[in-house]
Amino acid sequence: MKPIEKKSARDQVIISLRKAIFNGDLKNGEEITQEEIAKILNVSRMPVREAFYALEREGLLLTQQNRRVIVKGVTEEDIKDHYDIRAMLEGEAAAKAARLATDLKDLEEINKEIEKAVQARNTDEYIVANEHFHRTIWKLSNSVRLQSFLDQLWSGLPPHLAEMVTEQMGKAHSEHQDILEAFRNRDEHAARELMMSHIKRSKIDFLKIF
Amino acid sequence: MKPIEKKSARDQVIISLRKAIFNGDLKNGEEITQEEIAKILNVSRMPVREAFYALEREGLLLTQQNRRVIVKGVTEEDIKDHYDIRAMLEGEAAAKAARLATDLKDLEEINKEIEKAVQARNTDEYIVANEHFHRTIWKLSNSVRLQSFLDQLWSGLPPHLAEMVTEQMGKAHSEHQDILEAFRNRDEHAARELMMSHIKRSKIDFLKIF
DNA sequence: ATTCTGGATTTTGGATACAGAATCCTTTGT
DNA sequence: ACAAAGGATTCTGTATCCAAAATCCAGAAT
Repeated sequence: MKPIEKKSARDQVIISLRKAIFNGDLKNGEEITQEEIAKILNVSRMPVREAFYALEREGLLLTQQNRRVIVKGVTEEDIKDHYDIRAMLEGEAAAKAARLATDLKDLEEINKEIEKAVQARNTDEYIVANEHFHRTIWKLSNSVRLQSFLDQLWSGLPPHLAEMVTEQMGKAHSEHQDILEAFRNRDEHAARELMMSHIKRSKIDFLKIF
Repeated sequence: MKPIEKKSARDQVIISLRKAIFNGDLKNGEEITQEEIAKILNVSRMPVREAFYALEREGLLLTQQNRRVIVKGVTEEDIKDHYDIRAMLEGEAAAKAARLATDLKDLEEINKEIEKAVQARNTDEYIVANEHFHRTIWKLSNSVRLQSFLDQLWSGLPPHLAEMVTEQMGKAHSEHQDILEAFRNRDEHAARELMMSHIKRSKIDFLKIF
């Protein structure tokens, strides 16, 4: 049995704020205070305070020297930046994973789930399985830093819009197959290159929609 | 006049804990509690709590599923990991900076400071100026994410030991010159490559001492 | 009218308080 | 002797409280 994880108030605040920023409820440059948010979300200032701190690291908020906090909406430049860095880091993670991974059981398993989702044209399931696929590779890389950074990156961008996903599910899935094949061959170099181009391609597709 | 920045208790706790981990006062695997640290540093649990959260992202602490926090000392594998990632990120930062930077005044200035420190064999001054040099490049890259990640990386490793620095000051300085030259020519590609090999070389030197 | 000044107001950082979760430890039953 | 139960203890997460910092605003001085 896997332990049930209950979300802390802080994490819930983080999630709520991210959503609000992504869907435009909180606009770029807008100034927000701890108390204001605390009141809206019906928690005390303390979890909000910590959430602000976390979101600042993700680049979604900015504390000015006056201590006031302003919202940093997602710009096109941001998205390019996000994908450029992610391509490098996930490439590195894939290379490390290909070198270290002796046990690809989990990854093969997830791959099958993706397969199913693609065939069923089930976008929601696909999104979940896809994230799972990537996160598993990070984990296989066995680098805390890579995991931490990629986690921050992944959370810092709006979830892939459904329209984008349906369009590219097939493409992405076949790229995943190639990556998996590189893993089976323990081919570090190929794993890195394939992962990087996989993400660079996503970047282009994402930008088209944005 | 530049505004005076005063450190928050949280930041001081972060710094103290880092030091304690680096010099071995807190050993790998040791379990620490918020209250214990708060008592030692003579602050309340609140800043300690936030410091734990921050240090976890840097990879120096680990919160277990039980909520207990344990110390993750720096291993050789960690150092390799650190430098590998840093090489990529600083390479990217250098490339972006070379593309965007119109004004190299600050960087040239800092370069002269380094020059002075090298000639005077002044290790302390060198260390400060060197960090300044790198940070300035990150800033010129104009990417919040790169800055944030590199900041986390830079803080997560013990400061370069004095012995290491004296030995390699000259080498590093001449590498800096080459990087600066690439900037003057706005040569993205060269900037990235030179920065990457600069850091890969540091990695080797650091590992020799560790 | 514009700038300056000093107090009222807001907001933050940090301390303290309290309830619930996790762990420890003693007791009880077999 | 050993395992299970359950109460005491420890520790964390969140709420509340307080003092210091920042901002705002009205009136005085130029």
